[in-house]
Amino acid sequence: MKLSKKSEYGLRALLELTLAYETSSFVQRQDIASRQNIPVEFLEQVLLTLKRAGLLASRRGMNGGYRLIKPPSHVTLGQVIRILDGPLAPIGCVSRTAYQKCDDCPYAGRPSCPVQQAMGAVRDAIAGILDHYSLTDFAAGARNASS
Amino acid sequence: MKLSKKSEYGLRALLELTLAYETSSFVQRQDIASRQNIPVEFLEQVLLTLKRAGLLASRRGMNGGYRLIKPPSHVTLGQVIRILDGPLAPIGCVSRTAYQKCDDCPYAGRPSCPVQQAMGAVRDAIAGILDHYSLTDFAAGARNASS
DNA sequence: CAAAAATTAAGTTAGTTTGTCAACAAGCGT
DNA sequence: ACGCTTGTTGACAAACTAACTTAATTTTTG
Repeated sequence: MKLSKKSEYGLRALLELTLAYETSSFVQRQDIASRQNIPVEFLEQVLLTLKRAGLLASRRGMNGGYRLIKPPSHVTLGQVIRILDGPLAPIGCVSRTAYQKCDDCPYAGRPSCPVQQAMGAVRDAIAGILDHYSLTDFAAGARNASS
Repeated sequence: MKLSKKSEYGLRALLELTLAYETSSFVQRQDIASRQNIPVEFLEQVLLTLKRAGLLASRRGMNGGYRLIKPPSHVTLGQVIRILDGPLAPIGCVSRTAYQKCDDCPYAGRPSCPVQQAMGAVRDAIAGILDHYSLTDFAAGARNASS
């Protein structure tokens, strides 16, 4: 039930990129890294996967960097975490985005599986929050903080 | 955001022990293991930690085994998972049972930290479900299934 | 061209998960 | 008392994952 550093860094990086979204300018890795206290090289991998997933654009050369290319109100924390950490569900057999049959459970597949019932509720709760939590909402707290 | 095998096996084992609770008889490791399809030696470790945590009693020798010593309605899935997997919170800085200050986050400690706000909501949702989900509730599904 | 910056691939380190093994301790039936 | 059954302990190990590092490459721009 833990969020990886990858996801945490990803969210914190997207925070910076969300704040810079209106200016539609590019932010460089080391700027994000130093502002958010993240190892640059590791951050790079994170930004790259977010780019491949279609959330970011990048430009090389001087004045290059990364930029958010989707409106922050349309990107949810759920999407981001799924990209970086995989499914939100605590167990494969209750995942909606990456369902996988349990191999060893004696109740496998049956709708009355106790594990599925309990963990299904947890999955729905987690997804219910994170899939309705946009980057705009996420950045809202940060703006207040700096004022 | 994943449940470990340890916790999954633990819950499935407790399912068996809950079903046997009224008879107040001891159930042996290999019975639990074969019924639930769990490697015996690994299950042992799980049962042992649950015993040390005060949920189970054991008896050696013939007709020995493990037995649940708390009423199933008083044991929650949240307790069990915390014993086997640690805190439910996705990140240390929002845990109630094992709080830990973030070391690198620029908003560390401030109540307006965006990560804390989002993950705090997730933690509350998870704990809200699992801390009110008793072994009795858990076993309810299994009983219907066999009928 | 030369400097700046992203891109890619690969490797490293450390820790966790999942599982195995062997030796030992305690209880039970005869 | 003896032997069988069962729990107890601790060490170990393979496989995997997380978190980072290094270094070489490619692209863009001034």
